Amino acid sequence: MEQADTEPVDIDWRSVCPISSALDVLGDKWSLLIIRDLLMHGTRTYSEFRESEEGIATNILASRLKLLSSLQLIERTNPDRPARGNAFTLTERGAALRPALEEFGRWSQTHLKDFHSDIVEIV
Amino acid sequence: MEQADTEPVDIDWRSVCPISSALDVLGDKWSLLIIRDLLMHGTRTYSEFRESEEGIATNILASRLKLLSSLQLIERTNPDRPARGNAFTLTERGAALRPALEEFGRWSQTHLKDFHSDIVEIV
DNA sequence: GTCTTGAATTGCGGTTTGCAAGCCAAGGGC
DNA sequence: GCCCTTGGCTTGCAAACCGCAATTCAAGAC
Repeated sequence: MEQADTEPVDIDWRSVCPISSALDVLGDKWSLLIIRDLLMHGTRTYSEFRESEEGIATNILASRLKLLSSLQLIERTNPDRPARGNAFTLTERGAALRPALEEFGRWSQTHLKDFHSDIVEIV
Repeated sequence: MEQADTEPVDIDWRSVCPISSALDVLGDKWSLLIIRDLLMHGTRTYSEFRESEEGIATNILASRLKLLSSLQLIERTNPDRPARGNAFTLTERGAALRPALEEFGRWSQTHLKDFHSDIVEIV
């Protein structure tokens, strides 16, 4: 019997600080965008992620989906069925990132306009 | 006459989304730790950053300080004096990241304990 | 069985990171 | 003045990671 994607997780925590630990896990250019897509759209399949505006490469997408699954931030809607057509959902743990992402978005809108005038209003 | 550190900034914005734009700029493992150190300690010199718990490499530290300066999130306390002994401070723009970092920290404390039990209470 | 199509994996060049070493300039002691 | 220290940075190089294109894999549809 197979444990469906959720292998142990092995991360080198740089320190005991919560902010540093969050960055150990989500400190890259793509992970939080996957979370964003799920927060906005509810569920998304592999190809929907692939098609989203920023253009993530498929190898990175696959590896991030694996990481986020192993951290239990996302999960497959239908864990014991084939991958094809099987979407991902946020877990409660993943959904709990909403306030942090919203703060980021707010900050961006008010403080990044000077450098990137096209920046848009809502998420 | 020299413009003191603040060169134009040239970033490839992946999209018009504020969250994606925030990550274009701060989406790595180190930038936000520099902001964290400044939020906690007020001002910090190059060597104080270098000595902080996570152990940032000096080349990365220098390049991040340059980036954050050019984005006007940080600045030298004494812009037209030599670098030696010259600390950095958060600008208003940089300090505005506080709520986002706090949300991150909160999330980490409640949701990363399972994977990293040593994680600490406050920042 | 063959075709199609969504979900990956592989290969490879280019960029970024991590680490150690070294360089440079401003004071301080003499 | 001159040397020595010390904080701030640059350089070089190996390893890891990213971006892109091509390929494989497997599950339905037919």
